[in-house]
Amino acid sequence: MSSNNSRRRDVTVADVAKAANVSKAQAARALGNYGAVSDDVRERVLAAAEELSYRPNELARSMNTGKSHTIGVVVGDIENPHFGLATRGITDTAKKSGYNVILVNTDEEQAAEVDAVQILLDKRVDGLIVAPASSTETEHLQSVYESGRPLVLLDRAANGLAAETVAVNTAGISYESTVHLLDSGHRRIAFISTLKSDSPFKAETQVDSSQISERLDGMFRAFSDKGLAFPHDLVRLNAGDADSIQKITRELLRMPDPATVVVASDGLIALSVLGAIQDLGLSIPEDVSFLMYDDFAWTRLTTPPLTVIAQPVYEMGVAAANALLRQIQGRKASGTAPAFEARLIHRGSVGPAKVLSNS
Amino acid sequence: MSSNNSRRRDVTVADVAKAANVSKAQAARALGNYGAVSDDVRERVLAAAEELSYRPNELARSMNTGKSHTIGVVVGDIENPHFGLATRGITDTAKKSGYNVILVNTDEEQAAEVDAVQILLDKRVDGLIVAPASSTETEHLQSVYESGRPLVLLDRAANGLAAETVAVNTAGISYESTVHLLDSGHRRIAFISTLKSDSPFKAETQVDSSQISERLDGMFRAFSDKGLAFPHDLVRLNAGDADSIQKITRELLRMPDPATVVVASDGLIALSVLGAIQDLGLSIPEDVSFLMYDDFAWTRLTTPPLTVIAQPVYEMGVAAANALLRQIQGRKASGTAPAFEARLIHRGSVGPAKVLSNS
DNA sequence: CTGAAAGCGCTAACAT
DNA sequence: ATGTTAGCGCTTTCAG
Repeated sequence: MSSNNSRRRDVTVADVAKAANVSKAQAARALGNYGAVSDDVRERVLAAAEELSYRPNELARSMNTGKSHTIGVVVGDIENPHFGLATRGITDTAKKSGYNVILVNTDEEQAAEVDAVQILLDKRVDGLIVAPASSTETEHLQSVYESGRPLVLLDRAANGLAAETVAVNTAGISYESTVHLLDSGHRRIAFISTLKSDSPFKAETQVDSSQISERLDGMFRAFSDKGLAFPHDLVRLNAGDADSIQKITRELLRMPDPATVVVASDGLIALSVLGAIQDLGLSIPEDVSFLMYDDFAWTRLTTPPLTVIAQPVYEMGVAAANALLRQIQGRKASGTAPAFEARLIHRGSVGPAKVLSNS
Repeated sequence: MSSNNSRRRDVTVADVAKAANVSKAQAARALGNYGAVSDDVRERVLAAAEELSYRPNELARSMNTGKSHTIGVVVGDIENPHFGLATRGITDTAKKSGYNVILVNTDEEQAAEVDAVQILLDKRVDGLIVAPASSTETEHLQSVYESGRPLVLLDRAANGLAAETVAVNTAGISYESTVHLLDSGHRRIAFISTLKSDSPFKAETQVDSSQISERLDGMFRAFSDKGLAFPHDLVRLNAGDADSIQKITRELLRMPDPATVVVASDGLIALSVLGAIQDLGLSIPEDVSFLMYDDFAWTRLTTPPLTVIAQPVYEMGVAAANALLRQIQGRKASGTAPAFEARLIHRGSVGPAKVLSNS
């Protein structure tokens, strides 16, 4: 039906201007909706544009204005429902203000993140939302921040970086939930995280993620408040793919003095841990208790339903996007961002410890 | 530490050229890695670029080359793990070839989709992957296709659109699984889908989604092959949010001649249906059987584990991206795309029908 | 191999 | 209100 199926050059403002018998500048003003244009001219231009099915070249537009109306989002893994939800919050919010989102996955690789940030900057995104893979190697973020380009950190903070950060008060909820586990008689509390680390976790290990280190701090504090020793041997990092998680879980549950409860750092890990527990023929919470970060619909469908630490993930995505948009639009930060609170939701997966350990 | 923390203009090829004492053209060639450049010049330019920490402006580059190295992906809902996984397949594949992805959510709204496509085109993406909300209202896609811009359809076909389509052979698996249900004695088979529709489903209803209509066709065929009448009253569309799905589920299970099995169209719906069944105090498969499309890790953790129709979602994302990249690079389609096959995985959620209906 | 100059499609002064 | 003239930062002729 359309008249121009041949591979012709795109129609430009110049074409429209000619068709409408006005100068290029006037056509551009009418089309771009800026400057002063008489009704007469506007009508003719718009009609001509319609007729020629003119479409603006946003790239050209961006080059002049310096605004791309695009934001970059860099996360570890979109497949992880945690990020899926957060991303939804971001895109929903961005769209409302007319912004698009370029999404980049890093697989939690530091190098990939550095690359991603660079590329997005080269593409002249108006701002960046990053869930940093590392809280220590942050020069790339530091330089973004210093360059003045809008930047919001999601989920985890970066050491010494003053960039606006949207995250939950992790240390608090971690403390609270650990106390709950201790009160239930658990002493052998295992914690499994995807966080990459060169060596096995030890007492002195400095963890390279604000999120994880806060969680561990919360646990330390809970133990020490009760005068108990923290079981460093039960903290397991590098829980990458499903296989490694299952292997870790088996180790934890079969060691001489096994874990009586395992805490999964996110939904993806939880799934593998639960699979492993199932394969081992153990039942929850009789044989082993279970606690996980994030609350997804499926956690209510298992038998028993799972006790979880719910985080306002979608809302955090929304907040991150709003913060970024605010920065982009040059409005100042509204004081300190309200910290988001996580909630411990008691369902059935945490029971009394099977055998009470010492003290 | 960095020397230029003041908000200065970006450094351009011109700056680098000056610093390296060569023409702008030569600097550009060295930087852009094209044309002929002597080793000497290249070195000087690269050194100068490094020194000034020059970064190319990809927008400017795109304007000249007509290539943005960005593809647009338009889906109904990223939060839906089905699309989350597919998106992962797409981004992984795109990244390998140096392409970025702009992701747009449509909430399955036709209008939002039309908009999204337009905007992505305006941003001069090199190609588009779309999971069309409707298989009938497809002018916007038709015109993309006719304009010659690379386009790949994901998951669902669009009527009369010759664009390359990556989808599973749905009619086949639907037939197969319906036969299985019928063989288990079920006659009252309910099917719940998010698909938007103006009126309740009836025998004559023309469904506006290739994916869903194929599923229904498969079911029709299975029933008619056995000489049985298809229960049109058990097909429920417009299953939007969790609440409406739960309401629908309750209706289906409490009607005079209730459904003995419910088939959920995707993982998000499944979650709500299962929640409703749980709330009703019914057990699977004794009181009601259950079958769902897509296989996620959590489907193995329920009691009983769920019988599912597994689809190679990630692989389809990969295939869609590859097909698009091929088109972008001007290579011809490699004949007809191999149809992806779904598999019925028997686990515990489909049992014999509680009460055998007529015939 | 190198450089000067002409665009890409648009917006932004600057006149009128 | 309208038109003219410059650019934005890069690639691409086209001559040397």
